[in-house]
Amino acid sequence: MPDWRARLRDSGYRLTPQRELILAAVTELGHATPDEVLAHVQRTASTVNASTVYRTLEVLEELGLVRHTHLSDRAPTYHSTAGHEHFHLVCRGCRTVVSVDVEEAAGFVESLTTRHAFTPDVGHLTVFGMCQECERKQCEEKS
Amino acid sequence: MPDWRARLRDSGYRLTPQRELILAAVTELGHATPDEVLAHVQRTASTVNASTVYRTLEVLEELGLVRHTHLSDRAPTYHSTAGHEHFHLVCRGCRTVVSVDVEEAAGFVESLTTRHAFTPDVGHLTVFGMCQECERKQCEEKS
DNA sequence: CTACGTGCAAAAGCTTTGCATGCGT
DNA sequence: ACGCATGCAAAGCTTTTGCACGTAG
Repeated sequence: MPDWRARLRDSGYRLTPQRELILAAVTELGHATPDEVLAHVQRTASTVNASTVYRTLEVLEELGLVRHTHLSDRAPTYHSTAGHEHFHLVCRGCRTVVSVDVEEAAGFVESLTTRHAFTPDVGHLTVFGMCQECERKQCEEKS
Repeated sequence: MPDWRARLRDSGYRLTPQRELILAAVTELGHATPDEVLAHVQRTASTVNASTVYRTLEVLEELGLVRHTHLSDRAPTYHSTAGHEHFHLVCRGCRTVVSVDVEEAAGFVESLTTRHAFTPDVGHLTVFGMCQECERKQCEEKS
């Protein structure tokens, strides 16, 4: 994380306490909705406003400091880009989220690139499905 | 579509004009948001209500007659399951949507199955990225 | 000092829900 | 005739926007 504060300012943005708090919250929470980020930030700065969270997440994403994906049909979740780039598996049974290194999708990416002249953004990808255990449980229910 | 009307009733649902119109609209429109489905249905049945569209899409999806995916960060889009099962590529530049046969993801699916004990629902998948042309345009802008 | 960022409140977009009426079976 | 499905209206949840004030640079 080669000082993101400098990056912020070099891009013409100001460094505010809110922006620091919100980035810290996203990093700490792992995968969090704007609402969850707000709640976390408000634990130490109760007057921070929801609209600031939305506006700030937008800025941080533009700078590439955070990314969002859709882990449910509801609100999006944000995560820090500090770790390895990854995509997500979400089990429809137990809602468990697994992070997978983008490298595992290399073949898929190449196929889309060569066959459809399309460069996928794997870091934004979320794959819904069923984990083995939930699949087993589901079968049992049918009997 | 080996009479879906029978399937509907066998599942304990009633066959109503609204349900027929809504399924027809989804089929005809290709990929449509609930709002677009409503507008289309209202062209011939102006009193049909938005809540009926939502409730009906839910029923039709439960029966496997339609599916939804998220082609934008906004409203979901529904499509008929009559054609081949497919997933989607969405270009962030021109918003073009390309449908790809699930077969093309076979290797990816197998990898997730064997390495993560996870059965992906490829039919729900949407891959965001950039088509070749938009990528080129983007490069030009930087100069 | 300048103008960007914030808090607040209101609005907007999408979806859900409660209820009385209507209609498929 | 029974009870599910619908229309309507209101509420709910998430996100966006306009505006005046505060504050980083």
